[in-house]
Amino acid sequence: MTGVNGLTIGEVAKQAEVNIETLRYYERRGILPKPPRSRTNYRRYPETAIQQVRFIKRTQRLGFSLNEIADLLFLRKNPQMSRAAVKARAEVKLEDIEAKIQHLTEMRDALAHVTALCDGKGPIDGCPILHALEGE
Amino acid sequence: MTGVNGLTIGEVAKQAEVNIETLRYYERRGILPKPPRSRTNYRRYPETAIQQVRFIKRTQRLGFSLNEIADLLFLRKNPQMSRAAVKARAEVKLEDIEAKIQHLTEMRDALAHVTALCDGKGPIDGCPILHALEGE
DNA sequence: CTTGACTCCGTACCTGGGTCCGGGGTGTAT
DNA sequence: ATACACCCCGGACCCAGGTACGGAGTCAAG
Repeated sequence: MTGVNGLTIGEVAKQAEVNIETLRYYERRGILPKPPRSRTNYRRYPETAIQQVRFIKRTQRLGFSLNEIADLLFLRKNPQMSRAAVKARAEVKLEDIEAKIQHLTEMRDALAHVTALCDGKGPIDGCPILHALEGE
Repeated sequence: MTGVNGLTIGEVAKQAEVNIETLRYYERRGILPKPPRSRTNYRRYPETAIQQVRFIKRTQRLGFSLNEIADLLFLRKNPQMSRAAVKARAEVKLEDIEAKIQHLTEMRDALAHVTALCDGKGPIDGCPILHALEGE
């Protein structure tokens, strides 16, 4: 069964390092295409499904919600759109990403600043990190 | 009632710019100390509560979960813990954030590259953005 | 042809971080 | 003393993103 007929859900789950339930969940959410079914109604995934799931997971780790990912995938999925529409979507996402980088960079700078105050020695009393977080 | 007797939950909520429910929620979660109660069972917060709530919110904005914040607060409460422990947690978070920035930057560059391929004109057929996304 | 692993589906449940509801008691200004 | 804002509590609800459950069908090996 494994092989030319396609991958079972369990095989995809294993390869993509997610739960089987997660794959079904993604399918319900419409972010993973419904795969063809075997005569006995088993899902038969193409090899590319693994990459698709990994893409989702990676993108999620970057701070995109499943809705935003759906939106990204919409670019690929919707052939009625003109190139201009595709490009517009891509540009919006680009701005999203840049905003996220901006936000994370601010967080990083604030945290780095605070961390640098502390030499890691001494008792917690008067810890400059906690002190900084407590103050304004 | 306002004044020397302590702040009401509503006053704290307003000053700290959170919902009253959030304060009760934090109390349930054990990340905000239970304040003393008036004879009629109203919470009577010390002035410091406002700073404590702001601490939570600020730390949350730096990417810490409420559990992680509870953890930091626990350290502070236990003087046998060292500054090193606090610093270690801050550094782990810092690395998390830096990794995210790194990945987002890669994604931004990839997406910028792909969007630059497209002049936004013409039919969907052969749209260079879609083409690039399909190749993963 | 039985056994054990795998799959199906629908529904229920979980964590995180809140937010709202409703039926009560309280505080105070008029 | 009455109106109105404020507070109490428990529990329900929300969204996101899954995870688990359980009864039934299927597959591959021995």
